[in-house]
Amino acid sequence: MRAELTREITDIARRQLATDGAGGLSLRAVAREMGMVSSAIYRYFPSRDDLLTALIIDGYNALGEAVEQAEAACPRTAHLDRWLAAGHAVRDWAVAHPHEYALIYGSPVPGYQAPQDTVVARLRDVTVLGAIVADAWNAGALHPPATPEPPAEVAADAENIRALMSGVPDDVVWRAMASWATLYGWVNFEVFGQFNNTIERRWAAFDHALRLAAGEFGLAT
Amino acid sequence: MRAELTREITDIARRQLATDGAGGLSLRAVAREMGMVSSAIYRYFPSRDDLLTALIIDGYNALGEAVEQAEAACPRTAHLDRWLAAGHAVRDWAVAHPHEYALIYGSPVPGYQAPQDTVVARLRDVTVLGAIVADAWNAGALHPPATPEPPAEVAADAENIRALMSGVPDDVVWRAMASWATLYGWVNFEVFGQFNNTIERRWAAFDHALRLAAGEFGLAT
DNA sequence: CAATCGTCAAGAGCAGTGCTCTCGTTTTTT
DNA sequence: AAAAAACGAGAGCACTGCTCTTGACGATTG
Repeated sequence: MRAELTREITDIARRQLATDGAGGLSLRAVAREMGMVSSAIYRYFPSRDDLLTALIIDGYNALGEAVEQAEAACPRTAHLDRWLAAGHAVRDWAVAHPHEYALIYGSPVPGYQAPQDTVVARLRDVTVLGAIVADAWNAGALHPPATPEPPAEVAADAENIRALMSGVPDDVVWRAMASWATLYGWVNFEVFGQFNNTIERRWAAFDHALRLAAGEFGLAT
Repeated sequence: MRAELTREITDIARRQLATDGAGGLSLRAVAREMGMVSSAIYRYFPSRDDLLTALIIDGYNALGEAVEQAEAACPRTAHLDRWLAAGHAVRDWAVAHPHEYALIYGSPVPGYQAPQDTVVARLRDVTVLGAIVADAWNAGALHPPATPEPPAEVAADAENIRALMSGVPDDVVWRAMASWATLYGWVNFEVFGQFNNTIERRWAAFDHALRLAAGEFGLAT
């Protein structure tokens, strides 16, 4: 009964998020729509930020699941297809849920601190991307340029990232990071309106950018 | 006298922006700090959104000016140096003014529509980047890979972008766009907290990513 | 069976917000 | 000098997140 109500609250909140954005999320409006009084919401979510946290975690999981499913539909050895499928899944989800995407990959909500619970859900999408890079590397399918070499001082940081793509050498790790930035940078541009009046064939342009990004970490197109 | 007061309002607002973020921008708080009554602010800015617009335009100009100055200090033929200087200028400014950066390159403020006045200021930074690519290409300094070729249907969009880098062929235009996405995607990750507990040597990692991005559009490192 | 305890919704209330309107005063323009 | 425009102050409206108290219901325990 309680679980049912909390789910209903998040559903309504998500709908408000889609129409009014993160700033327009109002506990009183949610309560109004549920026929409850505003203070009753606080029985389920101690504060507005806690409701936001729930929405953010849901967002991470929804995006991660979309990416996982799209990538899982590809043959394991078709590395480029897997990369394209995962990338397009990110973009498709972001375009379909721009406000939720803004919540998790846009500017941080002021005064809001993400609790530790979010950390596992947050990595689902990038875990998929890392696995593709690792599989491709271990299959001998990556042939990145040899230069430039990463500077020595970032070796420790590469070690952290390698958790997502075991067995991949440092230079490829950094190239994969750059491709990751290309992917999400492009999606940010599109979702946040930077392409308005400039790029109209959004899908084709993104697809080409994805292929360029694949080539950047050595995945032949 | 009027210009003086409007400048004071934007200054105080910018300071509040730096501490509380865009959502915490309060007209009443600005008025309080100026010793005025809240309604008096409306003599200078008809609404909160108009104040936001002024801050956004200021942000575009501040970022654009920082990039222009950093790039102008490099010899015209040192294309890689110009690229690195401009890229680091973007990152330095973004790290120094995270909330202002979020205002112009982060999630759009809900319900806020950027008026046409912003369009010239908005392009100052990317104009610099485009000029570097164009200069390098016209000097014969770019040697990008031939594949993959951009699909035919995005040719019209490339035409729009070529306004920023005249004389550059389509495939290089799209490679420059991808590098642009890499640059700003990386800065977004860093400023918006995606690198927390992962990448600590921020400057060195970004510098390497910048060099990878330069190589992506054919600028040898 | 009855008393108690914990959970819940309701309502009032506080401090804050953006914004509007009116009312005198001041400054500028005609 | 007279008319007009600009200005600051104040009150007020509808809204927000959040807290506190009150009363009702239902399950658990004596």
